[in-house]
Amino acid sequence: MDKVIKQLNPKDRILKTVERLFCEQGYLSTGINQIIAEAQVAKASFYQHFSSKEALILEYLENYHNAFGNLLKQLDKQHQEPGIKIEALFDALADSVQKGNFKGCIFLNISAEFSEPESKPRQLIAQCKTDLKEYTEKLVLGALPADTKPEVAQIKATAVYLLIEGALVDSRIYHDLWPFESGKAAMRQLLS
Amino acid sequence: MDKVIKQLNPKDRILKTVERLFCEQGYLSTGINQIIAEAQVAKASFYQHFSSKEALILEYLENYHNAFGNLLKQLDKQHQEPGIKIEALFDALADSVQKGNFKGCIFLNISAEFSEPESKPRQLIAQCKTDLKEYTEKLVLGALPADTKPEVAQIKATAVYLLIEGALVDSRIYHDLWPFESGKAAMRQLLS
Amino acid sequence: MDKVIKQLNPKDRILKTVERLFCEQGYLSTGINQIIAEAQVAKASFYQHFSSKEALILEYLENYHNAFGNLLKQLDKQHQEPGIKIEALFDALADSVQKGNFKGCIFLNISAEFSEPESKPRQLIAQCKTDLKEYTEKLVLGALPADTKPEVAQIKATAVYLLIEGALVDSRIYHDLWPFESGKAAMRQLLS
Amino acid sequence: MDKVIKQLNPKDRILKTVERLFCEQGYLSTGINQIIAEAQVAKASFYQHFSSKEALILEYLENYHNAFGNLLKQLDKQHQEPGIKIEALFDALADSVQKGNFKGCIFLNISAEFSEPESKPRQLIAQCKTDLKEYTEKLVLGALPADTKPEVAQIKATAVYLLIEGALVDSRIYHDLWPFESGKAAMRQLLS
DNA sequence: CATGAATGAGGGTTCATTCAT
DNA sequence: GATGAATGAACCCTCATTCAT
Repeated sequence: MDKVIKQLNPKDRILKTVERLFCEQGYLSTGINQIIAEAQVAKASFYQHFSSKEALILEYLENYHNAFGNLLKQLDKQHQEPGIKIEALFDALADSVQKGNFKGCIFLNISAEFSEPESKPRQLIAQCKTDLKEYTEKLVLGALPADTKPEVAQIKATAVYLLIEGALVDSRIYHDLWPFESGKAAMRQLLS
Repeated sequence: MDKVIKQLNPKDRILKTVERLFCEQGYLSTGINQIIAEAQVAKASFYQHFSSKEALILEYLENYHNAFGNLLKQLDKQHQEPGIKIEALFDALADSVQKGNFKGCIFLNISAEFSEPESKPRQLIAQCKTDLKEYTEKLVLGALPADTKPEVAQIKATAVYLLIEGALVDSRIYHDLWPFESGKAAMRQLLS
Repeated sequence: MDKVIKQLNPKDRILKTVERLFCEQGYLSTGINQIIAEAQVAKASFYQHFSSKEALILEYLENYHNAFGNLLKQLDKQHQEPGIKIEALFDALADSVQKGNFKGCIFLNISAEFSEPESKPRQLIAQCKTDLKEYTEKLVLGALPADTKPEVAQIKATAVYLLIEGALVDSRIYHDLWPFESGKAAMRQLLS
Repeated sequence: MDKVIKQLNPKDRILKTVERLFCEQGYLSTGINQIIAEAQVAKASFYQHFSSKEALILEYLENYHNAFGNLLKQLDKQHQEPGIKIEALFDALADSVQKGNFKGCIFLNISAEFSEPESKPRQLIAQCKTDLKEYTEKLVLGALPADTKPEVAQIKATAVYLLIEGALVDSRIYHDLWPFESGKAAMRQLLS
């Protein structure tokens, strides 16, 4: 484990470490001291790479945002039918929540720790959510029967996105995957 | 303002103060020093009434839980038709989010600040959400056409709850009420 | 237990309680809150009977001083021969140390918690020790062979007192009675 | 004075300061705030070097233990005859007590402030005392006439140690050196 | 006489950050 | 580029004491 960490340069060691810590403990509960201790990096080295703790979470969120974008692209490539893609999206999110030990959605969690809506972390998180919303809506609009009325189609598209959001938070609340299963079932209802 | 606060006893002054601060800033970002300063209470007085900061948030959450239960009861009494009651539920939640300056759902926000799922605050929050879920599902089951298949009915009932949860978090993310409007429109689709 | 305490009046409940607590934990580590909680007395009642924490320990030390004086008188009455009385003194002190769970000498322990030599507690403690010293020396002078040179007799008398003091502190250090046994053996050597 | 302190690094400034404060006031009565104020060190600097207040007293006691061990070695080298070495031991201890303004024995004083016999400070103190006991007994056994019976020799050896312990505590009680003088006289009696 | 609420001062500890090397 | 020492501000909590009732 240590050796694995040591193969990376200090900056990546830090990012790799907070990937775990921010998920497990949140932003505020994770102190600089713990970060540098677990990343095996000197304190001053930390500040050489990140001007502040907030700069760190920004870079972390950007990386996470990119990774999430890539995940969506990958999911998009793996299947043809929009309906299947939506199923795959639910499955992928449920899977990541389960692997993350039911912490729910990192973006939503971190959003709760920043009270200023205009702060950069909050803006980044909003951007992320917008990406997910647009992707989800695009898929839903593609998956609906061709004769669906445009107003109804839009309602259903946004509904599926909200179901996903609800499933993400509630998987944390209930420490369970049922919100994803229920969300998926509801999504099928809306698409049928 | 100060005079208003001073009319209450110290314990209520504290509870009144954190009602605002926990909503605005969250739990971790709100220090004891700020609480006692704004409540105009001596530090030792704080600990006369609350054995710890966690004891405070527990009492705060319990109060909030009760108030929320009362809100649901009131909503239930004000209307007859289940369908109308659901509309009223969406409206009431949207209204409270707006009045709270788009902080979203206090329960969900505070849940994000406690990493231990077994911690008492998290358990209380889960109980609150269960209450909301059961009330919502009961209403939906009552509002659906009588000939709805039971499996479908249950899916739709849980779906409406998840839409509410999604609307609550996303009203914070987007600092807007559109998630409630979209959620409500989707709910109508499901009930029709 | 509680009923036993409740049979006493508040003031005696407090004194009875600190008799135990000051012995077990010392003076500084025993807070007013713990005292009133275990004595089942209201905080203001405490200050009705004792003007301060220091006033409490003074009264406690005075009581202890008296009790110790009575112990010496009782020992003195129980035997005839000075040599036997000295043996009984060692035995009684060893016994009380053992019963007190090897906390050593309360007087010496409390002395260590007051840095001002002129403070009242320290003066009271010194008085207590003087009483013990005088009693011990009187016994030794009475127990020595009649032809002992006065200078030597005085040396031996004080020596036995110092052996007792050493045994008292070291029974705490080593959590054992050997210092009393060794002290007693040495005393016999000096008296022979 | 300040300049003298400032020549040392923060850690040594702290140790130098508590050397004085723990002796003058004891452990419990000496707060971190006073320590850092007099050592002219930031509070966080304190915790960079000592993980807690107890860690500080442990390091302090270890240093003191070492210094005491060195004192014994030095005394041992300075003289040839065991009898003279014992006299020197009494003199050295009396001297240190006088220089410390009659606070008695730091080890014994601090022992009185820790109620748990198994606590690390108490264990360290017991080790110190064992060192003194063994050194003293070795000297006494060497100084006694060759024809002394082994049982008697051992009794006298331990007796001299107890006399020292008694002298140490009583020099604090009486704020005087007479316990050392009396102890020394008694020791001579036992050795003759 | 007895009480619980309220207090100011201080307890020990940790925070994110900067500095000299 | 990398380091560990040093920092001021803030953390949560407890102390012995006083007050109104």
